[in-house]
Amino acid sequence: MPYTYEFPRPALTVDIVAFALAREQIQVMLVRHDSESLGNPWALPGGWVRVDETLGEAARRELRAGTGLTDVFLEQLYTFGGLEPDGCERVVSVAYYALVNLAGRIVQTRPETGDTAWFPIQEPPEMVLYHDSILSMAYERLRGKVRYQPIGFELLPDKFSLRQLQHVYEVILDRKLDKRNFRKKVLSMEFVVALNEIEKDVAHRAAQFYRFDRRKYERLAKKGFQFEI
Amino acid sequence: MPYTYEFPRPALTVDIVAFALAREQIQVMLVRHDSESLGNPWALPGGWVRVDETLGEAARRELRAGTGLTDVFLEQLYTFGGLEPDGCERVVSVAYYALVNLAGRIVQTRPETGDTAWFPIQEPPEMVLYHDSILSMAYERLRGKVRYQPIGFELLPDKFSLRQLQHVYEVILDRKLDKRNFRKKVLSMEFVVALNEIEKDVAHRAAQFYRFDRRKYERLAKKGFQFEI
DNA sequence: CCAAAAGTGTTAAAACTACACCCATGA
DNA sequence: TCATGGGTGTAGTTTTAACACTTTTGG
Repeated sequence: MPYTYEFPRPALTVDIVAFALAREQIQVMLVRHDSESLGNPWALPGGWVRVDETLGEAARRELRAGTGLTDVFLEQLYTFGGLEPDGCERVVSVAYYALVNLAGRIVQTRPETGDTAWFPIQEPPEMVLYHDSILSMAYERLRGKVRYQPIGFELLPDKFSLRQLQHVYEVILDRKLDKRNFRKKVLSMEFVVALNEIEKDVAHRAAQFYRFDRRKYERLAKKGFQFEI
Repeated sequence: MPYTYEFPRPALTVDIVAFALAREQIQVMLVRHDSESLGNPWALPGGWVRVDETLGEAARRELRAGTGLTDVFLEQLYTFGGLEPDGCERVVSVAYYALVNLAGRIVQTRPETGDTAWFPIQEPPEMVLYHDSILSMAYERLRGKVRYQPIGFELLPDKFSLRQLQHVYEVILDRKLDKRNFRKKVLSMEFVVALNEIEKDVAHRAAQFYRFDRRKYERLAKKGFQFEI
């Protein structure tokens, strides 16, 4: 027991809410909690913060352990420092949320914990204490932020059709949008650029592909442009 | 040295960015940093999180120690967990920002630290490491949030005139607003209710006082109403 | 030739912006 | 009576919302 301090210190963890789009719904990644506690419920992926890594690094490390994914959108959500019930050790958890583009990628399970799975956000399984409220807050943040920050793109592949993009918004905001008005708005944003490429092997007219040009977006944002859907 | 752990743990602190409105500007509260380090610069009020209090409780305690104020708007801002330069102990800081209504209240200095003062946000003094970036982030959050959440009221007394409210927005957003359009918008919000009371002892026509009815606001918000200035 | 999604404009309603004068009060 | 800020309405412009049909492609 080599680490001693003058005052007690809470343990510090990160927890990650990873969102992705699949089967027409927003999905969240959960892992089986391997504690011996009741019923072996599900939990957000997460773990201890090491003393030689930043909080963001810890979150990325845990996310990679859970999904094998790197290079995903990751943003700090909130820090939960509630007191634990008597007898438990105090844990402070810095929660992050991630937006993952699953399209075409295989989701890696993590053997050392047993199990990893994606659940539709509407019907999450029973989760360990507090994790349901972290999940709610993360989803609320996503719903709020998607309207005025260009984060919807993060859930799609680099090349996407306008229909796919509209679908992202319809699923997150939980309402239908008007196709023509949506296209008008998106196409007026010069950082959504058409590629010389169209869909293939579809049983209907092939859609144009677009890509999100972050550079252009940031240049505009700096000039005061305010993204909005 | 009674507290020993298997793995090293960072120290946990809270830092508070307290904003108030005074002398036609947004002010931020700073304390003299009593370390023996260079030049004795200013710092955000803050301190260690005790093991028997939540993060929010710690923030309120530190704020009360600095200003004597209770019952202020307090919201978590961000958790800073960057690595310290070699040789320093790792510190993780959970930052909060507070909106304080100073009107008519005396700001208590805190004797045990020597000095407390309010600085205009435009010209902050030299501050200890990192605190300037916490301050920037807090101000950015305030500027962003004030437009779509009814937090501007927190900087005013319970009774306020529409002119005072407009002034809050003009100062935070740093641009003039049109008086008639502003009134039209605010008066269309039924949670801003006129009181049976007007200004006194002013050398011009006395203004009507209003108050922010949080109950009514929350009822509307639940129904999907979106505040916006 | 059928099913399925792509793509495309117009119009009415609502929201926003700009703008100027008279009123009430205390000094 | 003067200086100061309180309070009020309208018209032009911009933005949003609603809405239906033709085109392309593969099966």
